[in-house]
Amino acid sequence: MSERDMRQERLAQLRAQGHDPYAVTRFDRTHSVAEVLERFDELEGQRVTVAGRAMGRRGHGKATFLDLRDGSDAVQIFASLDGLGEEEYSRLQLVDVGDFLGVRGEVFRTRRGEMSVKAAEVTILTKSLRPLPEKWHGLTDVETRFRRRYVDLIMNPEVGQLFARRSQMMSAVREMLTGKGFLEVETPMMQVIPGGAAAQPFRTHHRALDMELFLRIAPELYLKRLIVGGFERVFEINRNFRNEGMDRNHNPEFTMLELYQAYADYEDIMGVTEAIVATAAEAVCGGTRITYDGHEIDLTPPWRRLSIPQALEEHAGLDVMDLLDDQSAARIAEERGLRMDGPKTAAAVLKKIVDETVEPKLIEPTHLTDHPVIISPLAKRKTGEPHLTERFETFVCGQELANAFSELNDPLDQRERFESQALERAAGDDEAHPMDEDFLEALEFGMPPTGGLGIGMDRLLMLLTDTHTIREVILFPLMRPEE
RNA sequence: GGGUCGUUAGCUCAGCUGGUAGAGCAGGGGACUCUUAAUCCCAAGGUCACAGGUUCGAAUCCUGUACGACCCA
Repeated sequence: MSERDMRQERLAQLRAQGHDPYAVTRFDRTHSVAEVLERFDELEGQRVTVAGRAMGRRGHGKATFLDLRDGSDAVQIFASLDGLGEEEYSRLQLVDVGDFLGVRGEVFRTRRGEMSVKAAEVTILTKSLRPLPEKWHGLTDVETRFRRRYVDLIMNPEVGQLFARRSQMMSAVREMLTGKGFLEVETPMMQVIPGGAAAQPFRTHHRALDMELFLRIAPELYLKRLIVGGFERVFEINRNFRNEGMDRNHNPEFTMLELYQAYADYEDIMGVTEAIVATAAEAVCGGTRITYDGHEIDLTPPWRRLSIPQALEEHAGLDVMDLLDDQSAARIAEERGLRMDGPKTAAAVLKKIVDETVEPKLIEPTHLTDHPVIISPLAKRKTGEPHLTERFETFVCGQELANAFSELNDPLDQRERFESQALERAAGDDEAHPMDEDFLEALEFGMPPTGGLGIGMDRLLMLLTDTHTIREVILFPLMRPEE
């Protein structure tokens, strides 16, 4: 007979006695467990009513100790034949570890000094039919932890704390941004033309319209339409979906903050970025000094800046001008023996070289600025250097944290950029940005000078919690089905 | 996508060069009214991920598949 069968039998017995644990609809508590422990001196000798999950059980014949845990903390319950009476004490024998209990009783301290509740009444609020993992080692198997996150949360309190910190981070950032006059908005997750980033989309189909739709890879183009519409400061925190490989930095759905501020440029946005990250760090770590992967990092603004041309020269010994046309870039890729999956376009080679030679060096928080136009189809050109853009990406510990630019608002230039992206696509780059006539039309109505920003919130949380797998900071990361 | 490693009881893990499948915890029976990894006694628990192959004999060796982890691209 399996343990589940045993538990079901005890359930049947409870029901037969008129105590169906699944029939309980509500239970009034007088105190949380944490309150009982915190205010113990004051409550000692008084009656309290607490509720929670039985996490441990130590039977001693006519007395039984239980560990009762609620959302705040855990407290020991002392249940004895004397305290409960024969009928109720015998019913206590039908309690399994994992059951939810409501306990009324007197706050006291055991001989060993443990703060406890002496049960006068125990109500089984819910029966658990499945055994919990073992009490010493708990649940450690990574696969099971993600597949059954609820068990992970029961057995590993630090996991719950991590997600509580995630929530605090989100709230703090929202509060800070709304405090600065930003309006939180929601834009389409299902898009006809998936734009705003370089990534492959998920496809879906609308039946009534018999139309192909895409899950968004970014909200960017819709948020800019809102700037056209007259909102001056908007942001959105929501899911993006990218149909690409999964590894410790990539989950197919992830949470992105995007923000747009009219009449601001990328330098203003650097300040906003630093403020957001500092606010998040304050909320999660209580300060701006953090440790990640053994590195002591100071996130206190302002952060270092490094331009791409300068970085290429320092770290790769290359002149950015030699990486702007396809022929020259292909030659350099050849010389360096770069292994490229797709076509060796200038854009692809440039990204690859920056990715491999520059980014890993950026440990201290650094704004990498002035990206070439060929890899920045939505960013405004830099005054006096039209081959570069007013753009920055922020790196900490070699990880990209933010991507921002002065938004391109010239509808004619934007059209040309889309057209050259179409050439990239024709050359085999299926992540090149698609043409979006509707967006171009919006720009033709006039978008004021605007600075925009994207921050991957999962990655930010990873940085702030010294976590090295994105799956650890997403409650239900995508898993292949088991069978 | 490539490489390496893993998958044995509900959980955490042993299992040697191939010879009847092991422990702790959980669960079952018993003792026990202050324990907290409670303790003590007894009994039970398995499609060794899956499918093939080699062999007198496979958890163990080989091949494939599934899922996962790590490294690389």
